[in-house]
Amino acid sequence: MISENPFDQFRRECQTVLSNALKKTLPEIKTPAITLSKTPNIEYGQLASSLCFELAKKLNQKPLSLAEHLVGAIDKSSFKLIEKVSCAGAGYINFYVNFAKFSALTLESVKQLKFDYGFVKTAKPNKIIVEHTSVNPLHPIHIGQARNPLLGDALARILECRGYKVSRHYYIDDVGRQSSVVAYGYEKLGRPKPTEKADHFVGKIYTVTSCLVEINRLKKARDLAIAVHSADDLVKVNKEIDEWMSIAAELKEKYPVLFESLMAKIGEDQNPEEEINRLNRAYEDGEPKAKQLIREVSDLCLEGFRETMKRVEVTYDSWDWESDFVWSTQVSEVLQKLKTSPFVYSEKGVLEFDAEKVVQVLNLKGKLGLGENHEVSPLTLVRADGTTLYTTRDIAYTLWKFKHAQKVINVIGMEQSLAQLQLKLALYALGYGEYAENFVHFAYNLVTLPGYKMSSRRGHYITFDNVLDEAVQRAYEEVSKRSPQLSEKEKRKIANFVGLGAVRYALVDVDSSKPVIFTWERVLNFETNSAPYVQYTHARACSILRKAAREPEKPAFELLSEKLERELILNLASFPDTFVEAAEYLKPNLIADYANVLADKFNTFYNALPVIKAESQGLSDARITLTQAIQIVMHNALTLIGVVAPEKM
RNA sequence: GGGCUCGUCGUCUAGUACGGAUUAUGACACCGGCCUGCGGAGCCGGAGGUCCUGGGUUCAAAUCCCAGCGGGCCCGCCA
Repeated sequence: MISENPFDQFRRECQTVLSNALKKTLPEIKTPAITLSKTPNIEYGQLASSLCFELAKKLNQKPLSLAEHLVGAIDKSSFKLIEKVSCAGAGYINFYVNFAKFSALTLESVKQLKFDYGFVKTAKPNKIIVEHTSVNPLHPIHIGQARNPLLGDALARILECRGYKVSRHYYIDDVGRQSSVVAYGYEKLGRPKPTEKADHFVGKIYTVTSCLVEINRLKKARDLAIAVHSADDLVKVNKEIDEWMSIAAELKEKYPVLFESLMAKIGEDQNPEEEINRLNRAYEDGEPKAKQLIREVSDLCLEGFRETMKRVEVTYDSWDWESDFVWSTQVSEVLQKLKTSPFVYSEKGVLEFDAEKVVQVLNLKGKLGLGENHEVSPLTLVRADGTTLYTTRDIAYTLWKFKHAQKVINVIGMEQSLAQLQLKLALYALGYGEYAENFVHFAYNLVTLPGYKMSSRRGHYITFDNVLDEAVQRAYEEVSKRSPQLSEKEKRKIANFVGLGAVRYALVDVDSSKPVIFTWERVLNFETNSAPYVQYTHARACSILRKAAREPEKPAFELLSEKLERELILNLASFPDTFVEAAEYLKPNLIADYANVLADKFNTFYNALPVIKAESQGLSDARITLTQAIQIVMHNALTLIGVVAPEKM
């Protein structure tokens, strides 16, 4: 007898029993939906109902006497998992599980389902596209952006285990001015071969080029301000020039050769700004030379990204080029269709989308959860020169995604909430209400450095690669200190999964709606960080099982009567609940927390109670089975967030 | 100016969707203990709190509502 969700089985029994008692004692009352909550303490049983507090008022009775009545009417004879039901406090009804049976059910279920345990399948195994990472191919991925792939990958793993057909997409944003800036610099340098990791190489070219072009532009603006005698503008421009000059000085010091040669080459052009705009235009128009150039530099950068992502075991099923949607008819088709809707108007030669009107006309305020005073700003769809904007192209991309999936989840920072809302409203405007309802913006909060925001344009960032290197290096020092007897190869291997695990954990374990301030301490302190702790605990469980060196023959589950053991059983039995919640509410941090709690409990158990040398063979067998189950569940939880569960470390 | 979002011991953090129990979760740092026991990257104990503030709803509020305060973000012919 096994169950894919033991705790839920117990809960259902309790619900049925209570609902029956209710019908019997109070037939005149319409039976409410019975929700049971976990008790604050194992002394109060495992599940509790506060139903009597609600009923008391309606019936004008005391909650406690109602509870007594109901408890008296409960017939649990045909249910196997309920040990007893009692009333407590001012009117709670507490349900106690029969641990002998429940332990057997739980442990046998884990053992049989093994690496599938906990992964309760959805009733609707739809296809879901998860778009994540999508860092512009201009510079290396920095630590602020790294929260995205780690959250996205954890979500994808969780949804996949939930039974959805998940496809992971990377949207390559190669259209737009910034791509032309880097391509312009790259071309000026004579399309050099990378002398280091490709994305880092491209990133330097981008930052220096962007800085030089910006200064050039600002100087022209200054001349203009002088010419028209605008003192205000002059002050403003001068301030900006000062800022960029200091950035230039920094860059010149960091990359003297690159800086000098780009400065000389860019200096040859009368108007670099115009060259870049021309390139941008040519790329959107699909001119072969522009295509060749921008794709080449973008590909270089992506090559670096692939390397980084391979290292942390984040994978993608599809790399989608934004430019492909521009070159095909898809973007213009969307525009044509939008133009015929009543939500688009033309102003000073640009095409505007009236998002607020969509909300009004289709009465979406409540459905979208918008506040009373929330007015959605309009969105510019097409520039005066006829080129499109980012969100416009994203509409076409989104429609394409819905040709391949029933649900679309975009892992995108919360700073893009407005654009994502406008995009959703555009789907409504186009008549794709169903798409709009299955379009999810998974918004996460920013990662910042203490004191300032990371800026790729200014070259102020800590790269993800750098963080990974540091983490692995630091882990190596720890391993060498703690396990000097290991071979060099083993040390390296352990340092790798500990370091990478710590980084993944650090960026997934905080609620994604909360901001994270990046400190090295947060990632590298292996005392604070739970990933190495959980990994260590997993290895410890494996070690016991190795030492035991036997399969439990006759586990006496009824002997697992210590409070610690019971808490562990309850934790194991509740893993499916936690998993389902994490999947349905898109909360990967729940999994990280769960793993940590389980590890904590196991360590306490480990210190307090002997497993192999337990008083009797039956108890020892039961504790070995418990340890096996803990090891399996810890492994399953870690896998969901992409952290290695090691047998040794 | 408007909108969105976050605010919980010194620091970091769980709980907030779906209000419940005397005692608000855990970690770091701090104080004091535990290695001749299955892995000490561990365990046990102690101290530390206006759950941002003020109202309201309720038998019951960290959780819901209203009004504020503080930080971050957005309101571009950028992405």
